[in-house]
Amino acid sequence: MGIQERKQREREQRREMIIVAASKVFIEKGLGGTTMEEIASRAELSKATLYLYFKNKEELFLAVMIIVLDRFCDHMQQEMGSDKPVLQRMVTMGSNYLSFFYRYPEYFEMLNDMEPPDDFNFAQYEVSTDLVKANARIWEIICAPIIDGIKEGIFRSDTNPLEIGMMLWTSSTGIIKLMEHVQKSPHHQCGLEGLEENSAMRLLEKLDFEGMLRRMWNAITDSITTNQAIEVGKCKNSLFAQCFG
Amino acid sequence: MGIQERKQREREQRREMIIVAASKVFIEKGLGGTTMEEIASRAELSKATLYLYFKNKEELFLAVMIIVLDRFCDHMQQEMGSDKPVLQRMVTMGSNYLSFFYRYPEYFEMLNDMEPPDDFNFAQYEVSTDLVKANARIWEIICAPIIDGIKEGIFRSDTNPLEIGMMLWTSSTGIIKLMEHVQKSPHHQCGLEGLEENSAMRLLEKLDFEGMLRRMWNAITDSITTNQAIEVGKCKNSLFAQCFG
Amino acid sequence: MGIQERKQREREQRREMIIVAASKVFIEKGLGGTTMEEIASRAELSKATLYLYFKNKEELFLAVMIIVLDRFCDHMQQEMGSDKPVLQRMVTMGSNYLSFFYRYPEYFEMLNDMEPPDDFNFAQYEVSTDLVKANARIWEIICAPIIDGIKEGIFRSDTNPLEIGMMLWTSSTGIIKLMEHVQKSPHHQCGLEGLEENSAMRLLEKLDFEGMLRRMWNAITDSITTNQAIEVGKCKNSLFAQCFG
Amino acid sequence: MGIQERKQREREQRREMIIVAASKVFIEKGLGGTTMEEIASRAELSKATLYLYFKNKEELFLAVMIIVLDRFCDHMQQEMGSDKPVLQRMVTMGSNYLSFFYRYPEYFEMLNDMEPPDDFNFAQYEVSTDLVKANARIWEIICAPIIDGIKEGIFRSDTNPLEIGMMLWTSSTGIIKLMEHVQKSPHHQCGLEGLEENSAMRLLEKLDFEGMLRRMWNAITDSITTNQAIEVGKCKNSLFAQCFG
DNA sequence: CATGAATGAGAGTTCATTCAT
DNA sequence: GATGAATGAACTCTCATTCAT
Repeated sequence: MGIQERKQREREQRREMIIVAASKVFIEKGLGGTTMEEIASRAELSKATLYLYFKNKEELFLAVMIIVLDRFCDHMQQEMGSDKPVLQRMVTMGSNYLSFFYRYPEYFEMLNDMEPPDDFNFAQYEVSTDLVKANARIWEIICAPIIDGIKEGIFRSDTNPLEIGMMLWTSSTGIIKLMEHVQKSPHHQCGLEGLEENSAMRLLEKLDFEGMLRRMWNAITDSITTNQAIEVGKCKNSLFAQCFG
Repeated sequence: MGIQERKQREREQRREMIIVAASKVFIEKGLGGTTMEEIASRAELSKATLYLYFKNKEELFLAVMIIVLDRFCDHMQQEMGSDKPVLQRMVTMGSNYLSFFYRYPEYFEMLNDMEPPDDFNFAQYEVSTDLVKANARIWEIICAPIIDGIKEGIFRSDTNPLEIGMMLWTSSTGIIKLMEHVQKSPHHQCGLEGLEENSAMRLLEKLDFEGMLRRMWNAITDSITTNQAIEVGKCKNSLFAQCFG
Repeated sequence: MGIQERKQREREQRREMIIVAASKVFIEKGLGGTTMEEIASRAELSKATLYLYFKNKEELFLAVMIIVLDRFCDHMQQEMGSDKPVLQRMVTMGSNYLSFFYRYPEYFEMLNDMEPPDDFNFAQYEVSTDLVKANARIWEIICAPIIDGIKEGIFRSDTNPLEIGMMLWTSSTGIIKLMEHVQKSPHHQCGLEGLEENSAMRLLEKLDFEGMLRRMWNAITDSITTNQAIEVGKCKNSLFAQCFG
Repeated sequence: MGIQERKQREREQRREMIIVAASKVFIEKGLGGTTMEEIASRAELSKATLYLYFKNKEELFLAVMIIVLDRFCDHMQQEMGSDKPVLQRMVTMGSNYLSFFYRYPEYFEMLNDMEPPDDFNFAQYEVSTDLVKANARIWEIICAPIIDGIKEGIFRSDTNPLEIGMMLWTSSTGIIKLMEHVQKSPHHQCGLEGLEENSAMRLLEKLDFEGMLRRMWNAITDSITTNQAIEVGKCKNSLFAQCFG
């Protein structure tokens, strides 16, 4: 311990500060639209300083991706110990997903929207391996309770856990994104009053997104729940009813 | 008829050619990462020519968005006449969605990924109204068969058609996108052999995405189908079984 | 007579129309700031048409200069016949100068402000000779009455007519330009109310520019009038008193 | 004192260097014809560097205007203390004007020729207020000795000092500009030998411009000198006789 | 360690000019 | 003769990156 360690710690803190600042800008402007200048000013540092921590813009971008994935995994693992009942873990997972969105909206968007351009050359960055690992970790976390559910006979034995995991993930993401999309849709900016009161766009704004999420998870979970589990009252349309939020 | 008309037609064709070229680049690189130079070269025109058809890059971007939305709507309306049975229309809709992806992959990606940056100023472009209209049209198309299904007693009367429409849309989109994502995931580029054979990432690649789509639509449709409709054999897990593709 | 002639005449008319349009733009924007596009639109023609009448922008610029000079000379020669008394011709000359400004303000500005850039290559344009000739003609017109005045003993024999001509010209021009300058001075645009009521800028606006012109010409003419001419009442501070305008 | 101050000073020096380089190009090519590239190369800097000091081309243009006006005023105030006799100050003023031209020919031209295009939007630049102030200062300097002369009874009490100031200014400027104009007149470039030996253009080149200036100032000053002042030998045609240069 | 200053490379955009119709 | 369309070249301005301090 001592000076060395403190310095190291400070260095890492500053690194993270930069990442936080960068993630905001990347989300707002996209990778191509983001300037180092803006990241620097958001981090209250000089542009040159960024280069002391990251070799270039792309590496900074990767670092952001990695930290976002790690944060996400950490968050998703809360209260997900395998000692808890499977169905409760399913509910917790849904709840964690939603709370991650509310707590780290930038990271959430980053996670789902921010794909590097097709010609992004991952190979040249060492940190790419971290990225791959973090990516893999997501699926392990999501699939765990489903796999356990199958073992316990709660979910049908022909269930592909990854498929269900993906369904949960993609549909949840889709709904949350659409919710955001509606909020910043162009018709808010165009001052168009031409839309009829009952047009789809108007109705969209009134949807109960959290309710949708619950019903979605219900529908998916139901579709793999064994009859036996239903009989013993473990599931069927009631599972997620009042759980999230 | 004559010269005037031909010229006008040619002009519109050229305009569309530019839009097609632009859409590809926008997808690959994002709005910020796309250069007029690249669009021009892809369209086999000079950069200056682009400006004869579009005031600037943003307006071109908007034009692409609009045409994508229109194409999508046109495609989705195929075989969707209200004279057809509701459940068949549901299947057709799912099938149309998938075939749109296969036929216009760039447009598909555009449709789902391409959001302008938060500070994009729609208000200054006249065409923004077209954009809003095209956006609204999507939802009308998607909701139509659901609304009819409710009227006919096939779907529960407490169903919110828009909500179901969104569920179908978002989950389908999510699955297709994930499918693509897996294909261009960094671990393909990094030459990382560190991943175990049974890791989630590896398994992901083996998923039957089209099957997932069907099951997803099934799950959602089931969740709103009335018991009565089930009894008369109209639905329940068999609807989408062999339909898509 | 005949088609040939009519066509020729029409061609020349169109040429002049272009020149008129061009002169306005050149004055407003300067040579460098003027675009062929703007000239074309002001002349209600297509850009390409301009090139049917002028080889390029520079040649059009020269053509404008030449026509301006010719117009100016024609205007200055009105009522300047050598049969009229010398002093009356002096007065007429001043009057003509002022009326030229009022009648053709664009040409006036062109005449005095519009110098081509230092690297303008006159040599390559045939019409340059016309320009030189028109330039020379100006001085002949201006000097004529002064020379006659010397011959008649009204002006001192040691007078350099060209020098006096230049004095008249430059001082007149200077005053008129300053008058214009005051009218479009930046303080009109800045909305600065910080200027005191009696500041020079404010007072400038109240000057009697035409009176100044008369007094200026008086001062110059007086300075070369012979005592003899004064005695016989031909001049001295009264000459231009009520003449211009 | 120390690093901070030195840096600040260096920064200002560099700023002025740019302004000097810019003024030369602006004069040669006009605002529209000037490119940032050329200014940069003249200042031996990169284009991008210019933008570290000036927001854009227009702001640089304004900065040049302001510094030119300031330099001019400073130069004109030399030896112009109100403790000196009025007539001597008049002579000094003429002399200062001429020496300013000889010493800063670019600035001189800038001062008299360089008007921004009619649509130049001053209002959007903060520095515009400096411009207006510098403009006003000119007139105060020029009018001061005339006003004092009136008070002292040397100049007629009905004299408008601003009018006389303007006459002096515009006529001087006009003569100097014409002198320059003659030097770069097109006939020098065209290799035209068609001009007769005694043509006005040829004679123009032989004029004694400094003598003209003196005689001009004499004429103007005489026209406002009181008889009383003449009697006591204070003026009349001798004032500027051997003074300038 | 941090940064102000500098810049090459390149972005979006404009424009004088040409050419097929 | 007139023009719409096209474009190479050039312009203004930006940005990722470097380097001396």
